[in-house]
Amino acid sequence: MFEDGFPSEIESVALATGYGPILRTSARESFSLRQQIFEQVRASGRIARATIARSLDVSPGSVTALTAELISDGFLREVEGAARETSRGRPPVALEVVPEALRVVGVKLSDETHTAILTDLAGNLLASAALASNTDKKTATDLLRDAENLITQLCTSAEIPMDTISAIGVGIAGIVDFESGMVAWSPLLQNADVPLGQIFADHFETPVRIDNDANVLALAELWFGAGRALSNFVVVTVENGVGMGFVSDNQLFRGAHGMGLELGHTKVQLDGALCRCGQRGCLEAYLADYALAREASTVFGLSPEKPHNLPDALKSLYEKAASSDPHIRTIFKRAGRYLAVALSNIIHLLDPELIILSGQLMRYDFLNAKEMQAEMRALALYHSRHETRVEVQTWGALVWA
Amino acid sequence: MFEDGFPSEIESVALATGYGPILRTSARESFSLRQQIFEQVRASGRIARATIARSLDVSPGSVTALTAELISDGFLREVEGAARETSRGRPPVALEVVPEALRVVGVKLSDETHTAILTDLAGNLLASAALASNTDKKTATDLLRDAENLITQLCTSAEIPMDTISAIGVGIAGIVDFESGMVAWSPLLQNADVPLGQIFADHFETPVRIDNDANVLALAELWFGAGRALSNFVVVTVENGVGMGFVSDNQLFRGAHGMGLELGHTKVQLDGALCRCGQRGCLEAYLADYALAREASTVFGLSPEKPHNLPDALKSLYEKAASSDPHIRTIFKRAGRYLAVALSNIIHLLDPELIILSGQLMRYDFLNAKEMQAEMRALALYHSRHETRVEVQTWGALVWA
DNA sequence: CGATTTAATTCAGTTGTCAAATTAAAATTT
DNA sequence: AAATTTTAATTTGACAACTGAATTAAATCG
Repeated sequence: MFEDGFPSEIESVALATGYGPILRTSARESFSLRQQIFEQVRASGRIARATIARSLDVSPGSVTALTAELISDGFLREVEGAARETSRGRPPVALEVVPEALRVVGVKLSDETHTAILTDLAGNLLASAALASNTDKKTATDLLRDAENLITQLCTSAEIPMDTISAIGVGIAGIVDFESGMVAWSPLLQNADVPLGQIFADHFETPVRIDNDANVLALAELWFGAGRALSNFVVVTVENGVGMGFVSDNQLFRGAHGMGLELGHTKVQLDGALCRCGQRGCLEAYLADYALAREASTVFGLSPEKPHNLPDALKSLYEKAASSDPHIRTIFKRAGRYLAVALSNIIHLLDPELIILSGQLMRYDFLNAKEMQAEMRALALYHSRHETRVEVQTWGALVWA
Repeated sequence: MFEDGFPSEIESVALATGYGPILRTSARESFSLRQQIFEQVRASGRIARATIARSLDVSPGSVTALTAELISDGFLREVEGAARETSRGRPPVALEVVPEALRVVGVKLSDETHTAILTDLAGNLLASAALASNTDKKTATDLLRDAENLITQLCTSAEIPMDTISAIGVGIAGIVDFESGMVAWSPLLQNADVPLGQIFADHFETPVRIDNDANVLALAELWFGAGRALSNFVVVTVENGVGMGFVSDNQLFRGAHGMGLELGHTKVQLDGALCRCGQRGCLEAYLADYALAREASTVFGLSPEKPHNLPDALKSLYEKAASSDPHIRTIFKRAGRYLAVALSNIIHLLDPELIILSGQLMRYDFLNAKEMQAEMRALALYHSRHETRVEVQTWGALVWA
């Protein structure tokens, strides 16, 4: 590999020489001013050239030159009827991104329904589609077929040709290696280690990104939701499993191994309840759908041998809880307490500005969000003034980009 | 503030406009090529100009020009007797940093002894000093006086004038806001919210950085220790308290609020043992010196009213454990199990490449590192091939830079 | 010995950005 | 109504950083 006299010490693992961190990847790419300007406009919606120059601390001349390029390339445009308050001097001309320049499809593959949306750069929903799914385990080709159905549906309803789509994002439950597009494990798939990203990329002509569903949700929050103004927050989802996404410094945190973070399998109780992963005391074993249903079956005296009507079991569970059944209440109460422990651990280990609890409204109603939050606060060590906020976000299944 | 027609949407909180993350700080600074080259040499120890050019993907001309600058400024130098293997062509001339160009002092303020070291850029230890301390709470001026004593001691023993020191780093137990230099709380200080960084900076002429001791340890690992080849690892210290530092992407992770991460107060047991922070179930309440001593006093039948000879109590505790006292063994066994829980939670929430357990050898002996690690592994969900390694680092109190 | 190979330097040319001057468009003053 | 002031946007020459090709340097190989 290295015939030269000085074998590059960066690649070699000989650590005898040098001092300080060894830079393996030249990670920090300096963004070109052109890109910075575009990002500024995108973030602000409408912004004048002079304001861009001030906030990026560059000369107005550069801004003029580069915005001219961006405009002629079709990424930006001037806003015509820009109302402005009384002020002297030449009125600024606001710039905005051309939303039609890029169209993106988001697909969420879930165990009950697959959903897909088509948006432009502004996050305007151009079309949406859903497809019923069954709880059976599927093959990669099944999922590919479903995704293609959804996408053609989107294109016909938005009346655009399929080749104007510039990117496809896929969210799937399970353990996904974002970089390679490998799905190490998913509740939807029959097999482990499916190169779903590769399979999708081979089939569609546009670039495909595949990611854990909680990560996708976190990115959605960063781009369109509560996380926009924050550079540092956590999204927690409780559904069939417990997932989380963590955005730090405006970027999704992926850890060293590129897989998602596993809040669901953090331990909240030594030698605790049995989790489907085989270990004991996982948060998921107290909080996920199957865990609640398991508890419920004990109270109802049902045989736990019928997991195939899990949605029904949950439904009746919620109904009983609503009618203040004391036995059922204790199930939710315990689940809420353990959630509080897990959230306080997130606060201590990740120190986010905000924790977003996302999922179906009902669940958080019964987890008694206020009580749970009070408990979490009691469990978190607060450093003087800084406090981590917690918000509950509830929305339909359609908000995935 | 903004009299112009377009109030800068970046500062305002009006989120009605724009899409995507709002860039508050123009965080990513592009490093100058000059700095990148210096970093490359520093990381590699010895490296030829041509190799730098290839690995940074710049033209050799630029490297020549910039290294010439760096050499004339005294930061780099050519290596003379560079042995090289048989190979054709003009032999490369290796470059290395001039270690004497920068001298740095590291001070660790602890409750038993204050220690300080003087190193050059290569991490060579030029001098070290220690100063006995007592467990009484101190004032900021006490600490300043101690630090100054240590530093003058260093300078006289290394025979250098004090003004050739280019930076001072201070590590202190407690909750420290790195940016402002504010010590929100520390076991060493009488008062809360002491602007220790400011006090030190006002007194010394060189820039002073003050940080949590676990963070300092993590940085030391990044610069001189096992973390050099890694960009992503966690350092855990167990001493009088439980601390941690997390390096992600070659940078110390500080969370949203700039304070350190609080592993010691992550909850490992709902309604568990009482911690000195007033809450229950904190890891610290099972693992820290005072917690072990508390348990020991129960077994020994001592009154827990004598916390002033804590080191003695611990010493006898270790002795008993060494003689296989079954009662004492259970104390350590339980502590080890909870440590395993906490470490598995770190793995699930931070996903580091490596966890470094740092502290006194004795403690980990008794925590039975192997058993504990096996338990941690059993508690962690491993994604196929990727596994988080754990190393035990033990060294004296002097390894703080 | 010349041919070849690799490292390091030189230097003209390109690129990206800035600072100042200039033009433009409005409000305010005279 | 004209002149002045104020702010925005553009133009322009200058400059610094970096590149790429050519050149020089120092070694080995046949």
